[in-house]
Amino acid sequence: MSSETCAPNGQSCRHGRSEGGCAECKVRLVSVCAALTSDELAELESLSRRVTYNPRGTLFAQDEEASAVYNITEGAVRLLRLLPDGRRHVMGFALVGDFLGLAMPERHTITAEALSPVTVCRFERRAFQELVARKPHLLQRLHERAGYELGLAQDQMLLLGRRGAEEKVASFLLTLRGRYVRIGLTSVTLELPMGRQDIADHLGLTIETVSRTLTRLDREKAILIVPGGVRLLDLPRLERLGG
Amino acid sequence: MSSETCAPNGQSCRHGRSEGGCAECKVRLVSVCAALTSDELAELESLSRRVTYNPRGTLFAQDEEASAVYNITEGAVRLLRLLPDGRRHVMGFALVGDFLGLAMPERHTITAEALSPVTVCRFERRAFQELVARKPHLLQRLHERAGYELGLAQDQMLLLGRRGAEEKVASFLLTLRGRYVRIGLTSVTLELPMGRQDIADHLGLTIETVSRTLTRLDREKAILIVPGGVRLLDLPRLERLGG
DNA sequence: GCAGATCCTTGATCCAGATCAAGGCGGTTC
DNA sequence: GAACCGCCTTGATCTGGATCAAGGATCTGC
Repeated sequence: MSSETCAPNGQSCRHGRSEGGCAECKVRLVSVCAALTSDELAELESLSRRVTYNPRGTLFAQDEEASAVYNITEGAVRLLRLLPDGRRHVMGFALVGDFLGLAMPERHTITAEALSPVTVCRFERRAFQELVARKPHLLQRLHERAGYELGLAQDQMLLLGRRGAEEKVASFLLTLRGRYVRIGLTSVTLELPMGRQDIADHLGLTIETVSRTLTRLDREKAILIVPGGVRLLDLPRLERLGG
Repeated sequence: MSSETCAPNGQSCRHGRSEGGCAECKVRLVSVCAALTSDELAELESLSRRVTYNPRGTLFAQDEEASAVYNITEGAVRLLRLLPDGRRHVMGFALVGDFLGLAMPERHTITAEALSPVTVCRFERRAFQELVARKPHLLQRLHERAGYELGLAQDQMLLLGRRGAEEKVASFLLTLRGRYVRIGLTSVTLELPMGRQDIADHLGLTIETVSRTLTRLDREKAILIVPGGVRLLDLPRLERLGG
């Protein structure tokens, strides 16, 4: 499943970090690492290891012992939870700059799977925890971030519990757009690295309803469906639906 | 709305703490305070202030500036979020021992309302933050707790997105029972301090569906509806439904 | 004890979204 | 280029829970 490769392009592999390192890391300013001074960054870097995954690769699985935390530097990941009976729910999607393992539990509560070629900064959990224990402001930053995630989870609960299919889809598109903008990706078309089934499982809908809703929004010129994503044509309309 | 009274029983009111203080606090061991040494507890105590609220009183409201954090020592609280159009979603219920304001955001993201007579330990946010900044292991404890809450939020998302009415209600009853057990309240009857509408708004159902589902479970002898709560008669059956 | 309010239950009907059932459309393989 | 596969779309039908509409049960104040 998980394809842990080091130096995939045949580059040298001192800790898998052949490029500029943390200081030049393009997600540095949008990620947890922004809490650190350059000294600390160097220390963090020595703990980290660049790892890549192929599409469909598993970063980690639910109930598995949590041996590491991750910072995504490239690609997109889906985060899901399984019910004993096989139903699945996609808790969310992690993009460039997102940090996985915030809460640092003993065992993972979710499964993380690559949707595209993914590159991460991987930190051994023990070493990372030990660093955090010594750097209260890093912990502070993690905690703030956890609070933010809790707020997002609340938004998502409200969405799941109290809204119709069209509202859900519109809100999903806008939220994703917002996240891309935050990390500086403001392309005309909104990339959808996940499939329709993933969107359905994220919104508590079926794949057919997601497909139909997107088709309708397209027919009504609120969006334009393009290969690999959608173009958002009528933002005000979408905001009216999903806001 | 909020009825902030001090020494409601005519007792003396040094910081509203006329009883034994933190050391004898009955929620001490199940709350965040369990992270503290007795010295620290004393320091915490000097920051705290006992406050009571009448049923329907507001502890704090969504979007309001967050001026304090709270530890519930008596009663039950509903936590809700409003949509601009007036729909509401009950994010959860806080019971004895629960801590409100974990993430310590600038502004509250939810509204907290007393369901019964409520007593809390109230800490000024500034002072509490300053204490946390000096006590990394308290922050550590808060962060662990936030991680736990995040896990609960995920459970709730799964519930909202992927389950039918009967599953939702059964799961709600079992979860609540689990929480009562954890804080040492193992009465035969499960108290339901919240109304049917609150349960509905928590589970993404209507009040009619909640009422009908409870009635059906009662008719089928899985539960017994009693004033102020329910008795869980057939736990295995409920677990099969809600598990 | 009665008027009113609040909360809960029950029944009848409706509808959004699920389910069932075919295709369609681009890749990939050989 | 034919066969296959993994996705996505579209149509027809069904259904669980929403909505609409009455009551009933408690409690509160007077």
